[in-house]
Amino acid sequence: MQLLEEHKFNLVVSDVTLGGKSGLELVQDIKALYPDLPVLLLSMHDESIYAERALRAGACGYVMKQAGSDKLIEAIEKVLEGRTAVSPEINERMLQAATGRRADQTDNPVSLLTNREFEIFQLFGEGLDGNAIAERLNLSIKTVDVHRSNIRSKLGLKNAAELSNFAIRWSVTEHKGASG
Amino acid sequence: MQLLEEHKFNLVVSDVTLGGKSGLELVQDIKALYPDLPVLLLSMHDESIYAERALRAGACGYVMKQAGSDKLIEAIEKVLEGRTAVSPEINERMLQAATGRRADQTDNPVSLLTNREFEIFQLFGEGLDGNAIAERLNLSIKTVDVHRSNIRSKLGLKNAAELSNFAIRWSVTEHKGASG
DNA sequence: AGCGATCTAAAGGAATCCCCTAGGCCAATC
DNA sequence: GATTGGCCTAGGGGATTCCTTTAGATCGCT
Repeated sequence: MQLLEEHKFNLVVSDVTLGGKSGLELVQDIKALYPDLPVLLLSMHDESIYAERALRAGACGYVMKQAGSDKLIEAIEKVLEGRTAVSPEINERMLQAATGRRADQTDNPVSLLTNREFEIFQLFGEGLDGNAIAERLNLSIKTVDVHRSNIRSKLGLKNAAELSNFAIRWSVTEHKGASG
Repeated sequence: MQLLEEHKFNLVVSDVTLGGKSGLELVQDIKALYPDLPVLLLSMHDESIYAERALRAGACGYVMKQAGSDKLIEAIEKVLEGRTAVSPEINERMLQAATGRRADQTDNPVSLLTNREFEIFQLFGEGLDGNAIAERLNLSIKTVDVHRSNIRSKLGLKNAAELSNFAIRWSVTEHKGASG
């Protein structure tokens, strides 16, 4: 955000998970100050949940890291033209959601989480406990308690250990490639 | 063990992680009653920690599941001849360990765990909490408390959340293949 | 017999979790 | 403009889990 103040950019390309900040927040912050600045997000994640959240938060595109540099360049060109750059799969999902068929609600309960809940869910996936999450987000432990409770409820998990387990596995299995 | 009482086998081929029992225990039990019966273990795990423990517990061989059926047959033949069937890598490690160069102690702190600790470590890797582990192993919660404390100490982890996190990631990343 | 390593378990205090309640904010609706 | 509903925030207090310390039992080794 500091760089954005000092310089004038045509485009922002950012990782969705750069230390601490959730990527979604970054998009929202940028959009609040620079509504016309296109933001393109990179991610390790194959799941469209990220993409959908990113687009709803105001991002103009979403590219998976293992997609290859030609795809990235293609996406940059698209975004600079004012278009939106997403994979055909995500495109289809967004269209279905927009036309009321809401394909996003049904197949993965994680998509039921609010943005804040999702953020906390991800931190559980990093192996943090309630206390550490509260510190990281500058929240009261009590607030994290409530979020955790709601997350558990939405995901049908019966205690914190199960939530932690699920979140870690989710974060691990959604990371694909990275070896080649 | 019941089948072993009723019949006379030339060879036992078993998965290392068949529900509940730790595989290592099975080997030890078999060896206690039938010292001459060869035991060959199958596993999803690529890590030699399993293999080393299995061999020290008395197994005659260790084959990874994704190795292919020809490898398995080869291993069975070897074991029936009274030889030991392991991959070249594991063979090398065992030799180094035997010659006092102890390659097993240095590169992975998990190998510092005792068998019981390792078993409990694995259950943490399944996402269970102390309570659930105590039930599963018919132990007092207090016993699991102590084991967990020792595991944490050996692995340099500062609380149960970190241990759980580490154990789950370990169990996930040591499972390779299984998708093709 | 003595020693060390391992497994078992209890006591008790510390930390965490969990459910209930509740106020503030914002957007949509009546 | 008042109301409803969703979301984020947080406190109280009981329930649960964790962690450290201490200690008895067993087994192998010298």
